[in-house]
Amino acid sequence: MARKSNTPTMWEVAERAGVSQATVSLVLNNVGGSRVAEATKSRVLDAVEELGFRTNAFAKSLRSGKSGMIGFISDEVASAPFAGKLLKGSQLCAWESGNVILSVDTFNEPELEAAAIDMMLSYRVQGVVYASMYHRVLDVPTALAGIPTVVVNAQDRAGLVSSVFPDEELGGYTAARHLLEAGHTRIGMINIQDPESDLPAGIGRLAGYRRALREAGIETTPRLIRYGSGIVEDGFDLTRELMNEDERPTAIFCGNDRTAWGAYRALESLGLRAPDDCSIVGFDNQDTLAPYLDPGLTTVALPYEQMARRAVELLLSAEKPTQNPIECSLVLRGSVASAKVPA
Amino acid sequence: MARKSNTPTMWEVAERAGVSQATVSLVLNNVGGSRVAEATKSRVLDAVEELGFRTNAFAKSLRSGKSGMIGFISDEVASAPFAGKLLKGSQLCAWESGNVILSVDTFNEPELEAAAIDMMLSYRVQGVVYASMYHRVLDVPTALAGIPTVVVNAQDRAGLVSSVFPDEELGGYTAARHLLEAGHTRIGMINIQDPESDLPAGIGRLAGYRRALREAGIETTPRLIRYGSGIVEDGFDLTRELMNEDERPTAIFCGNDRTAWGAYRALESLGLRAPDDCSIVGFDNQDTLAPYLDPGLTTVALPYEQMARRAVELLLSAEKPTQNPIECSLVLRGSVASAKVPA
DNA sequence: CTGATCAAGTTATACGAATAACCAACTTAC
DNA sequence: GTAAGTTGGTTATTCGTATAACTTGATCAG
Repeated sequence: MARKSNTPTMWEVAERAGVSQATVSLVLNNVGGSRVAEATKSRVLDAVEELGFRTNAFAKSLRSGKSGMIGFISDEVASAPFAGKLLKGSQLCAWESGNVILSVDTFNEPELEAAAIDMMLSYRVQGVVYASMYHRVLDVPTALAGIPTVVVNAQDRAGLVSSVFPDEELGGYTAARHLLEAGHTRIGMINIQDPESDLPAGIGRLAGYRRALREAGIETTPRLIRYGSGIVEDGFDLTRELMNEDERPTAIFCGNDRTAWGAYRALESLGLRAPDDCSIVGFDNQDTLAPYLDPGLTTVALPYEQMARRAVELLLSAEKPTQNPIECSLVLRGSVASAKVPA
Repeated sequence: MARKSNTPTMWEVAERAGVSQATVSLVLNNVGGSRVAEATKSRVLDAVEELGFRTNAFAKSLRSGKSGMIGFISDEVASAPFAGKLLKGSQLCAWESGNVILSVDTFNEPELEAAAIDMMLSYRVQGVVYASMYHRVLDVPTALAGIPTVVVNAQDRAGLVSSVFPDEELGGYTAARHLLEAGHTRIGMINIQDPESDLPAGIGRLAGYRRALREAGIETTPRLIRYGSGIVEDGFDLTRELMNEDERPTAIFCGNDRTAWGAYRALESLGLRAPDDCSIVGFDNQDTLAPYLDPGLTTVALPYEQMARRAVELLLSAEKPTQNPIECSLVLRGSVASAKVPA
């Protein structure tokens, strides 16, 4: 009945312990408390130990109908700068609930995505975390219709599934508040996209900036708001523009860290320096950049890990679709100083 | 015999097509060519389509003994700066051979690692890619003994399993050659670790630099070789030191990109600029940094993706353990200029 | 006309674990 | 003394697929 193999089965364990396969299963899954005598129990456990038995997840899943796997589909996330943070959060949360992550990066190729979904359906994943590389509004592939799905770092256009994404507006508000609290009143902003663009990041961050100023009783001057595209060069050019205005801002809120890097360079090129001549706040907390700028960049962190954890939680809780903006927190470094009190 | 469920089985497909379950299996796996009549075949395929049948990977794996999964264990790789590049390469290569990646990041926690290995053994992975965050010599966990393993971005101390890692020496050689070919003869190097440190990266890069100079008939002056720890500040300080020597180098090979960034800043602080006053070559091709420096940094790229592909290939080919240094290629940007011919 | 070959399937079983249902031997209660 | 319970297990079956072994009716060579 039992046979020798490189990976022993419960039958082999049972044979060695002198019990039935069912008993081995009962012991290993600790079913019904003391249905098995202590002596037998330890004989079984000894046999398990000696043979190096390891349960076969496939047989277990087949029988139980639970795969214990969660799918993670991303478009290029795995190779994006902030990279595995989403994956990391998902994995940790999945792990805590005894699940395992089956991840596929689709590199934005539709065929790869289709194949990935196919594969995940075959593996009967409990649910799928659908992660986007950047915050956007997207359509969940129809192939995922039959299976619990949560969108992370993006929003589902149709609202059929839950979405978890950064609260950009609050992040922008937080950044601006920080500058206001330092006493600044002439606060510029360099946004990361055209006013016509519909990406949530730029729209939200700008809106938050506006609300903070409005609440502080400061009117937002169009002259102090510039539009770049989130790259270093634009940060450089637009900061120089701002600093050449009649009334220079004493602080600039940059829509992302790369723009802020450009701002640092622009200040330098003008013989100025953050934070003494102009305070700077960034956005993204890019960990290969923000800490290494001189001075370190005060910026707003995107909550990748929390978003991912939340996504997995939502997946496992199987609740109704909800929208979940996640708070972005401020990371203090050295690029903000108190405004000089005008003499 | 067949019953309705959300995920139909082969029995249900068989019932609908009016054939036996075995026939469905034969059709779907295309066994033995024309064992099944075309008409029957298409009836089956129609039924598959109509019911939305998807094979159960668990049953399949249980029956066949092949899991179709490859384990990917990493220590913090998923959240490292170069991030998912290793994962990406592994995934692509695994995918091509019909396999799927089961990845776990252990965050350097031994218990997590043990649990991860346990899980992978349960899922009967075909093999494990054991990835390191940085190039080092490591010991493969003994728990992996029974299962094909390949170490990537590191070297197995015992040499019991294959290792795939960057050819640091050749990379250093390539960097130095590039400067030599531009006519430089006074070439400084800022290494990224102490002379006593035994990390392969610093040792190899320095050795390559030395070989290139030796081959060019230039003696390496200790004065031109400095030792930092791979951080921006050290790049800054040591570059200033080098540039304050009696005979300044006309080019500096920095052991990594962050050091090179520091070098840029140092030059700037001295009123100098790359590449006119001093050429710079980095190492790592850090994609959030090298392209954005001004001028863009000429550097040596670490072949993450190729290493990962190679690792998976080795895993699947089940060959004897081998050591596999992978070539690091030069990425040209704007930080190297021809040496000025002395008047 | 008959035995052999072949096309096109079907039947039965195994993979490894979980679990419902059953059972034997002892206690215990009255 | 016997019905009822308890203890400590066992047996049989199931999950969904792959495949070896068998069947059946037709075709064909000699």
